Amino acid sequence: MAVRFISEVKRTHTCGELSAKDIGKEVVLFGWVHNRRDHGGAVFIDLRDREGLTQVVFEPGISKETHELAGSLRLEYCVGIQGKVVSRGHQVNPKLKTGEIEVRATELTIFNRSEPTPFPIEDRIDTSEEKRLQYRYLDLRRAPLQRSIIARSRANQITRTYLTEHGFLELETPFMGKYTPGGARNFLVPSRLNPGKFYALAESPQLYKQLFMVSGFDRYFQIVRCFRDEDLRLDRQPEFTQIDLEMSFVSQEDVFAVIEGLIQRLWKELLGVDVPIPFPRMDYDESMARYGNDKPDLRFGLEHVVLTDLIARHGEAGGVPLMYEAVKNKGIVKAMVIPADKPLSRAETDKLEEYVKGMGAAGLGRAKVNESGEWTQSPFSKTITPALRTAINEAVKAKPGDLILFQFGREAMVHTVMANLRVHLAKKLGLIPEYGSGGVWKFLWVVNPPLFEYDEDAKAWVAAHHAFTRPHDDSLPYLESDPGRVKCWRYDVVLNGFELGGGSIRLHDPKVQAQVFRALGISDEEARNKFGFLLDALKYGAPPHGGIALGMDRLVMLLTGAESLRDVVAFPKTQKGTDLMTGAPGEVDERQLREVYVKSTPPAK
RNA sequence: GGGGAGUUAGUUCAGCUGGUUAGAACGCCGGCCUGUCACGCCGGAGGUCAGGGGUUCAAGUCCCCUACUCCUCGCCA
Repeated sequence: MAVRFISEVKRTHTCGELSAKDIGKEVVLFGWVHNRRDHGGAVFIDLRDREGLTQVVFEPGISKETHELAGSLRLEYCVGIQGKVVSRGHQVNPKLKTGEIEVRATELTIFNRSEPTPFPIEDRIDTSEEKRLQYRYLDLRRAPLQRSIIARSRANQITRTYLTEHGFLELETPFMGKYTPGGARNFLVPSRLNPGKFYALAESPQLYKQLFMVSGFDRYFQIVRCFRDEDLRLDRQPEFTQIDLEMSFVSQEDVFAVIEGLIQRLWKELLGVDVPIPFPRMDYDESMARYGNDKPDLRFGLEHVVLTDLIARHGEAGGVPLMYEAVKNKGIVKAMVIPADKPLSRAETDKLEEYVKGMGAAGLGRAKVNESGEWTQSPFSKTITPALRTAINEAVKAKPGDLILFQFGREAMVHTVMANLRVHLAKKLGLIPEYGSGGVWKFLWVVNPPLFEYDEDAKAWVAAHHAFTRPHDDSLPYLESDPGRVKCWRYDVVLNGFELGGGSIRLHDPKVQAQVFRALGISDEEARNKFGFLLDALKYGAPPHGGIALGMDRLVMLLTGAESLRDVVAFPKTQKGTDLMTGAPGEVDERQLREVYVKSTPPAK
């Protein structure tokens, strides 16, 4: 007379909660067979659910029938058991939370058998990502992924609670909107009802949330999916989630305070870590100079030193023609010091050179500093003047035994190469772990960036963020005369070298807006065409407003120490944007295409 | 679009300067086992060496192309 699990006998506990104080209780557990140890006589299984593991023992003396059935159990069978919690006596398993007890089973039912899984369901990942993504539902059974996904759920919960407490309304915006130029490439959705026309999937709710401010909702937030058809990276997915918010009647500092409070709460509740606030602030220009990008990892030094002016001052006479040439061509020169106590072998430096060449560098200049400050192992040592050498040594604060690395040429290239080199070296030298925080959380606001960037290809100024960012008042005179000098109320929040989020105070003055468009070379007509509805909206008493969006996926990735963004997304895409489990994107038949008035012309092989 | 790494049993890997029948561990199947917790012992099955082409007396190994996965520059907040 087997018990009827589920319909009559309900689960009493999870596999992670039984302990010595439950000894003697009659319990029912449901879960998966995580491991089995069959001694012929006694059969042990570790039963797993999302909360943990509990050892279950089947003995012929307790129930011959149940024990026999237990002998047929295999890994990942889904089962229910009933039995009594007993002490393990002195045979405690200290590795398990439930290791003081075990359940002596009287009843067992096999809900479903399992074929041998294509890879083992265990904590350690040593299966190719390809296999893991193909059988994502099995990969998600693994404890580290379960922890990430559960942490993500809690982060969502905490965010909603916090923002609601702070007067924010959770409002929804359309995914399918009108294509607007600029920014990321959009995914397009053909319209069956409007032949030849397309929706664009929202790359962010940017414009809608500003319209909410115009409507007077005052404080908006949304945990929202965004879509961008760009190349992927370790920390980028084509669809990703943002904690998006917008506030009326605020300064930059007001936005910072809300975000700092949210992050503080998330870190406290999820990790028990006290994050000090306010976060430090750093000027964009300073970040570029010292770290080569606008998302510096402040957990370690290896800062850059800009030598451009120094090289220019010494000119041709300095004896380093390559560097001088770079400066003459409007390039820059940067250096970085590898301290003497972290020596690199010749082979290792050669490898670094290969590494930087992969990013577009022509090479990697180096100089080893000896006791008297002279340079060895350096292509510059023969020709450089002692004066310039001394000046550089001083500028980079080089000590005997240090290795100076140089990079010079086009500004963007030098920054990129040096920024990546800095992080690469930090990992190599053991200053930071390969991934994860190492328990160190360095938050930072990067502020006061330029409003415009010069697009070399288009030979024109383009908006660095978007065209609705408010310039600093004292920059207004340069809007037309010297656009590169215009700073703006834009900000990024950075954690350990990752951009967690960014936003801006928006432009709500139509006059200044018109000036910005002019600087961008956008005609009134063009502006009207592209952003007409927003420009119109700003005419009807739009409040001053600003906002920010945090990358939820990245936030959880950093919070949980995950190696990749893919580990905190339940069903992620590969680097080519495919889903190895479902096979998306897939082909559709001719009839479906005709229905939406689309003709497909893939490139010939 | 560019650069780099990789692809060998179900899984993780080994396979040297090209040379007989491609190995190991785990998993799987069969048998034994009442205190294991990486259980143990005995036996067994399991391979399109990613795909295609080439060089060679002979290719997992050398060359070329393609596909896929990952990292990265460009791109993208």
